[in-house]
Amino acid sequence: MSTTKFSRQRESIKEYLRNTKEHPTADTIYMKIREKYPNISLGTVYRNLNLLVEHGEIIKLSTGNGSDRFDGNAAPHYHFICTECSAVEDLEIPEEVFDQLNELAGKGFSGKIEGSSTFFYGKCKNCLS
Amino acid sequence: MSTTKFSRQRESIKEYLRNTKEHPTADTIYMKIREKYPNISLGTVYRNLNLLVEHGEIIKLSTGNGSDRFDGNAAPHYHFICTECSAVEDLEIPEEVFDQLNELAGKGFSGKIEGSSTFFYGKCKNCLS
DNA sequence: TGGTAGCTTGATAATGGTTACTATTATCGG
DNA sequence: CCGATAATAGTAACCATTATCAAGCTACCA
Repeated sequence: MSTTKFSRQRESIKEYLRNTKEHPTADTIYMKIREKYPNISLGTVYRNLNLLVEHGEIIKLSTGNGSDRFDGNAAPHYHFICTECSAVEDLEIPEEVFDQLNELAGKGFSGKIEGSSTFFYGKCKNCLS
Repeated sequence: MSTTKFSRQRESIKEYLRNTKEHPTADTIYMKIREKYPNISLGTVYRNLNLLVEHGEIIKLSTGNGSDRFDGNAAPHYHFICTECSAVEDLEIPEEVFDQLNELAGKGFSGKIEGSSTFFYGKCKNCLS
């Protein structure tokens, strides 16, 4: 089996994601990390993002429109996507709401529901004006 | 402005989607329609699927894993995705749950929430055994 | 009917996001 | 410091989807 070795590139990606409220795409992350490591490769960014997702250190958001986005906050929480500017924001919703939802969904269903993923859509504060 | 003209290819796609409980990908639809129209082009399938989505006659499901899927049932309802075999199934959840969820999400949020999209994950009946 | 404006098609090229490949470089336990 | 092997940069390949365009259909009206 394979162990995971340290890499400064991966550390840099983790640090950037931990310190931003935005939900950047792989390409945005690539641009950012290049400021510090000018020859980092886009493939390296993707490889490390997937590694971090597998390790449960970050979350991948597949919004369906365009590129995936990444969230350095791995704790379960919910997201809003602006239909006008595509910005992604965190939402404050009590966690038990989703347990209830999952339970509700399981009624009359013959398989086993283990989780769910929700995106909320609308207009963000900026785009409302 | 542009009017929409009849096309037998589009009718065939609509008919197929109306009569299946599966949630096929564009490619699966392409394969199916080819049985009747052997020289239909994949581009034609995509173009018509997008048209039908715009007209609100079908629904596009961007699951995040692989290709988008399409649903001939345009009425709002929820979906379950098997994490093992990727099958997509319909779920029976009362519609007002949507509204409650969206309202809940809007509390303490400075933008305007207009809708949401949820996917439930787990193991389907077949994959449980 | 026949003509015609312009929507639709099939074929294929192009695009965009992501992953795979490979020679070289970095990490780390001994 | 060595050696094994994971990680990297650079680049090609991949896949789903969209764009392009000449030729074919549809709808509508004379």
